[in-house]
Amino acid sequence: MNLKELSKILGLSQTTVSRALNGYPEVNEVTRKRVAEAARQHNYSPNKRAMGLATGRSMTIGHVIPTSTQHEMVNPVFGDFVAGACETYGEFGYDMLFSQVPDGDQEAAYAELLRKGTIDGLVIQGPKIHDDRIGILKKIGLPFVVHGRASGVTEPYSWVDVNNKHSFERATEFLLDLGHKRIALINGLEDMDFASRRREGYEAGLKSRGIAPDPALMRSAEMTEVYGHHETRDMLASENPPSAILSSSLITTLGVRRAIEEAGLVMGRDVSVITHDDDLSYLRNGDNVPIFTATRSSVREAGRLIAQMLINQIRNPGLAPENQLLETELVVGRSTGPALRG
Amino acid sequence: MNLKELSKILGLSQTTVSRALNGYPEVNEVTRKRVAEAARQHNYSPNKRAMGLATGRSMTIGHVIPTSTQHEMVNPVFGDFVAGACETYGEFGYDMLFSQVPDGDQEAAYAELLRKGTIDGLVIQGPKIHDDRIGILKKIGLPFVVHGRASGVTEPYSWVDVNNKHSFERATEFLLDLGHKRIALINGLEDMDFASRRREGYEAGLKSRGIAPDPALMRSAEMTEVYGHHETRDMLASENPPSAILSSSLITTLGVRRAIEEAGLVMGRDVSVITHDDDLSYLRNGDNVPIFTATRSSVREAGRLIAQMLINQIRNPGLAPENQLLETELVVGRSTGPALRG
DNA sequence: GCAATCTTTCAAAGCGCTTTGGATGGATGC
DNA sequence: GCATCCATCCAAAGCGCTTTGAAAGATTGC
Repeated sequence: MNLKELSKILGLSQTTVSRALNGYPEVNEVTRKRVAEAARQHNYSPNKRAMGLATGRSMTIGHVIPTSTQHEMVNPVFGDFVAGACETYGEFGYDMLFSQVPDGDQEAAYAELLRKGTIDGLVIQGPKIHDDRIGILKKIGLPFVVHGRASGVTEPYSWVDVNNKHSFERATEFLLDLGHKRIALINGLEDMDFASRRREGYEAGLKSRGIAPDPALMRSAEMTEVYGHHETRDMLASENPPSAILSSSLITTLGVRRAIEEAGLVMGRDVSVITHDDDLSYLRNGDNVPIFTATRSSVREAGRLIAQMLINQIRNPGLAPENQLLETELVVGRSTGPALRG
Repeated sequence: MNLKELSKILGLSQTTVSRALNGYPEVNEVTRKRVAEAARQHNYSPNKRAMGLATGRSMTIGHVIPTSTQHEMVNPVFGDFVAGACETYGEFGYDMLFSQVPDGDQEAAYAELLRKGTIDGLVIQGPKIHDDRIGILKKIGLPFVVHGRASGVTEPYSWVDVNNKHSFERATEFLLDLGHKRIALINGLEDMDFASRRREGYEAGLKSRGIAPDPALMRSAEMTEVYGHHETRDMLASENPPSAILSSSLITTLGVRRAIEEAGLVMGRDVSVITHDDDLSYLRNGDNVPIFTATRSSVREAGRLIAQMLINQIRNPGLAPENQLLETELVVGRSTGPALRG
C-alpha cells in the first residue's frame, strides 16, 4: 500500500492525500478526515526512504558507539543514555542510528555519514580535552550536540554536561568537613574531559583548606571494578594510607569496597567513600538508604536533554549553539563518616 | 556531489558510473578504474536513501530497545551486545537502527517498521517463554533472529542462545561435588526464557543426586545488585541457610557478596558462590584470577554471531531458520570451596 | 452580472539512485 | 562480404514521496 494506490482508492490526487496526512492547510477538513480514515483502514504509512529522498531530511539521528580503543570497553553508561535519548527521539518522530566510526579517518567517516544522507544530526559522547571531532563536525556543517565538553576547544558548540568540577569540589569539601585530611582520588582516564574537570574540582577543594594534593593518592585509568580494587588495595597497604576515597564511577567503587573489606576495614568507619553515581537503572545505589554517599546525576535524563537540544538544532538551522550545565545532587549514604583521630 | 554530476565530469552515463562502482561485469576495466579514481577524488559516496528507494533494501537492521517495562530497566548486557553486533554490521555495510516499540501494539509497530522500509531485518532480545513477537514477525514476513529462545513457541525460527540449562546443571553439580547440600538459586525473572531454563538446569542437577529443590532457596526477580543483596541477607538469616548460592548475573552477585560480607562470613569458605558471567567489557570477573567461579559466555560474541546469522537470512530470503547453541565455560575462581561439615 | 479573490484540488517535476531494454561498433565466423 | 556475436555503453523508466505552479469551482464586491 503506497500513496499512489491510496489516492486511487480515494479518488484524489497524490498531492491532496499527502497534504492531508501532513497537516497542510490547503485541504478541506472533510476530505482530511476521509483521507486519515482511509489511511488507517488500509494500514498506510509513508515510506521513510522515499520521504527522506523527497525532503532531504532523513529523520534519523546518529550515534557513534563509544568504545574506548584502548581496551575496547563499552561505556557502562551507554545503555541508559541511549534509552533516554530514544524516548525523546520517539516523541518527535526521529529514529536512532548507530555506527562504529574507525578511529583513524574520523573526518572522512563523518563526512560520509552526511553525504550519504543517512543522518540529520549526531550525538558525540565521551569527549576528550582536545577533541578533534568537534572541529571536524563544525567544518562539515553537520548539526551535533556533545555529551560533555572539550575544554581544549574554544569555538562555540552545543553541549550538555554535568558540572563535574563543582561536583567533586563539593564532595571533597564534604570529606574535609568530616575531618579527613588524606583523601584519595580514583579517577577515570584524565585525557577525558569529565575526568580532568573532576580532578580540578578535587584539587580546588583541597587547596581551599590549604592541603597540597599528594600524587600518591591520585589514580587515573579506565573505570572498571578491578581497577578500583587494585588501586585501593595498593593505597591502603601504603605507609600513609588515605582515610577517604573519592571515586569516579559506581562500578569502580564496587572494587573500592571489595578492597576495603578484604583489608579487614569497615567502609564508612575506617575509610570513607564518595562515588559519582550515574543513576543507572541496573545499578542503583541502594534502594531506600543509599549504599554510598554519592554525587548523583541521571545519565538517562542527560540523554533526554541532549536529544531535545539536537532536535532543536536540526529544526532551526541558523540557531546559535546551546549549552546546558547540570548540577549533581549530593546524596549522603552510609559510606562516609567522621575521620578517626590518628 | 551526486551521481549525475560525477557522470557528467567523467563524460559517462549514470548507468555506467553506477555499474562501475557497484562491481557489475559489463564495464571496461579501464573505465572502472577511471570511475573509482574520480569518485574518490571528488569525495563521492552514493546517497543511501536514494539507493534504498531504488533497490528496495535499506541496508539497515533494527534493534528494539530492551527496556523491561516493569522497572524501566535497561539490560546491562545491552552495550556489549550492541557493540558486538555493530562490528559485524559494519563489515557488511549495514547500519543499525534503534526504536522503542510500545508494549501495547507491538504487531502494529513491527508492521509499520517493515512498511516504512526503514529496516531489512530485526534482532529480538530478551524473549519470554511465551513470546508473541516471534509469531508476529513470522506473520509479517520480516527477517529476524532471536537472542535467546522462547520455549513456548513451537514453530521454527532463527535463534542464537546460550545453553542455559546445561550450564546451570553443570554449575549445580560442581557445587554438589564440593559437598554442598543446600544450594540457593538467585535467578532472573522466570517468565524470561533464559531464567526458566537455568532453573530447569538447577533442578535437574539437584534431582540427579536425589535432592528435592527447596522453594525457600529459590528466588526470582530483576537482576539488580540490590536484589542480590536483599535475597542473600534474607536467606543467610534464615534457620536453615544455604551453604552455596547460584546467581544469574554478575551484578546481582555483587550484591550477594555484599550481603555475605555484611553477615561476617567469608565467600568461598562459609558460602560458595557461582555466578553467570556475560563477560561484559566494563565488568570483568577479575583479571588473572577470577573473583567468582562462573559460567561464562561472551555476550559480545553472541552479538557478532547474531548479526552474521541475520545478514545471512536477509541475503537468502528462502533460507530455513538457523539455530546456534553456545556452551558456557565453567571458570573456577575463589568464590567456591568445599562445604564445611555441619 | 462580471471581474476579482479564495478555497480546494490536481498534474507533473524532481529527489538520487538502480535497472531494463536497447544501441553502437568492432571482432568473429563462414 | 555479410550475418552474428560480444563487449561496452547509454537513454529512460521507475522506486514512493513532496512540492511547485496552475486550474477549476465557489464566493465575494461593486
